[in-house]
Amino acid sequence: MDYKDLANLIFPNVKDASYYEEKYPERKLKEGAMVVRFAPSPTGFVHIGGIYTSVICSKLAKQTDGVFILRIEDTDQKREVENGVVGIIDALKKFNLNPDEGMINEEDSKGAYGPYKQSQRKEIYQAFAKRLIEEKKAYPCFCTAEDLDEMRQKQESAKVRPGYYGAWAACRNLGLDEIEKRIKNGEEYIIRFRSPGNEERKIKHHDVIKGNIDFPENDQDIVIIKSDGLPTYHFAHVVDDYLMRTTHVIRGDEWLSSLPVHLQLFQALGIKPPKYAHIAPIMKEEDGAKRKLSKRKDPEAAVEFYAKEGIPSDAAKEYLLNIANSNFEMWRKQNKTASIDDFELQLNKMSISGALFDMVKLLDISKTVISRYSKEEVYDAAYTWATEYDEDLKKLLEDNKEYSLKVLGIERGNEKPRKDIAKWSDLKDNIEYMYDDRFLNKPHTYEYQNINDKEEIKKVISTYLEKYFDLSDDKQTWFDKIKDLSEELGYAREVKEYKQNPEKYKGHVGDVSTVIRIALTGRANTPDMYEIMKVLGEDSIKTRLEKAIK
RNA sequence: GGCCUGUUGGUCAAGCGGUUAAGACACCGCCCUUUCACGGCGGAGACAUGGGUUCGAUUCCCGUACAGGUCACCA
Repeated sequence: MDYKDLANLIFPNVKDASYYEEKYPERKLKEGAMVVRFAPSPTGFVHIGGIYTSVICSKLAKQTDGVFILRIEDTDQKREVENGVVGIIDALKKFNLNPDEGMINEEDSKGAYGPYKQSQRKEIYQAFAKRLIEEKKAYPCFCTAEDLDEMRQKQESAKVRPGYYGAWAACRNLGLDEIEKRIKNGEEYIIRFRSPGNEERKIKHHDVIKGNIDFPENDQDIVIIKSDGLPTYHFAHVVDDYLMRTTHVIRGDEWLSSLPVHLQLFQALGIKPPKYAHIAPIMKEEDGAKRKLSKRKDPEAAVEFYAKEGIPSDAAKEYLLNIANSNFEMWRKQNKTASIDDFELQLNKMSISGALFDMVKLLDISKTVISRYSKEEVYDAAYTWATEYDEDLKKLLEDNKEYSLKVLGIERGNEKPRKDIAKWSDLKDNIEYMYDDRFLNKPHTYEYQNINDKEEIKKVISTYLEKYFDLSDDKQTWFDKIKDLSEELGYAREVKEYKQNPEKYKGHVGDVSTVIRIALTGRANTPDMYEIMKVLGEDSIKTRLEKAIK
């Protein structure tokens, strides 16, 4: 029996690895094209970090005329969740991230380098494992969980580095005959890589983001094929990214320390490794300590959170891009209405350490993004959101479509559009008072401000209605009339004038218009009152004002 | 604990041997001839620390502290 026989004994029915190498030839892409992939596990929860990675991948592929692949890493069947793949696909879709290749539903995929789901690639991994066994670069290991536990304990008490390596690797030098006997005996085993590494030696590596890093060589005989026949992450990564002809592996930097393992695997298979870009995770601060955004503790870690809050996905994307390349902000300032597709993302400009998630900044970006929307876009987006999350708002928009468009058009579409909506869940509160059936049927306690006296308020409003209110006025005339009203009642026409001689007046035009504003809307802060009046219309204005002084 | 990485205002960050150490968010003040939002102007606020190297270090080297990551038949 030789190693070839052993390989055949272990994997009798798999094809030769060269079959797959031919089946998935090098891609014919133009110089500099990047082949990248997002490779999540379907654990039923899409993390914002995954969207972050995808945004980066998708942009780079687009920028270079490359390929963006969605690969599902489902080799851990214990953690798998029903419809996990669809959940991921839907999340990407929401962010308008469209992979060129990869899974398109739970079972099917598109692209010539598939399957794109690791559980469907079992024989492929085995073919490469077989090659390693033939070349004596991998071997079966019969150690049980108990054996390994025992080994770890011994190592711990002996104060040596834990792990399956060197002399501790019990199955590493088993004789072929013994191996054959134990396999034929039906003993359980897994396949381990025979590491040629030496802990004393250093390897040099250049990461596209992190720069030059030195590591000690890996000397652990890591598991490559588990007892269920599926590969571990390390092995799957190497085989898949080789066969899918990935040029750049973009992944979280928690993988950085296993890089020596991966590099060694590539070398053992005689393959040139791809370039690596390890991105820093998005962090969160709690009790003074920084940590990764956690799916258990932080609602904002879940993609669903943004959907529920009604933060537009393009806003979240801009925020993510802003974390990725801080010059995005500058670019956006100079290209206010450009599509983010026109921004050129640079991997080497990415931050080396993790940024704290900043909700305030996200909402600020979101406000700006929404301010660029047309009223129709606001209507559609808000309506779509409401359909899922706010029945009442949906009804409000639906029952009054034409009117709602007018409301949403207030101070929108001009040079300096309003920026007061950061998320769709804010919207209802912002516009509800504009609807008569809601406003008039709600009991109001008007909280007036500087002018508080009931009689005075009555006088302001009734005088306005009798002598000065005329909706057909243009804005200047309309406002001049409010000034006239102020003057007649003993208030300064100009705020400045009042400030210079406060003793001469009861107040100023601002106080007077505030009274009208509050009577009209029930609130002290609103968009431009002239525009509001235009939208409300004469009848509504009169009803509202009269109601206020009743 | 070993290994790897990082540390510029409250946050995100430019900078890469000589700079008054950019900019954005947040904060404060003023202005924008009615509020708010927007916009404009201004303000406060930073190179973790100790040693080197150098004419000169935020920038380079070493140590310390602190932080993060990683040490599975999980990814």
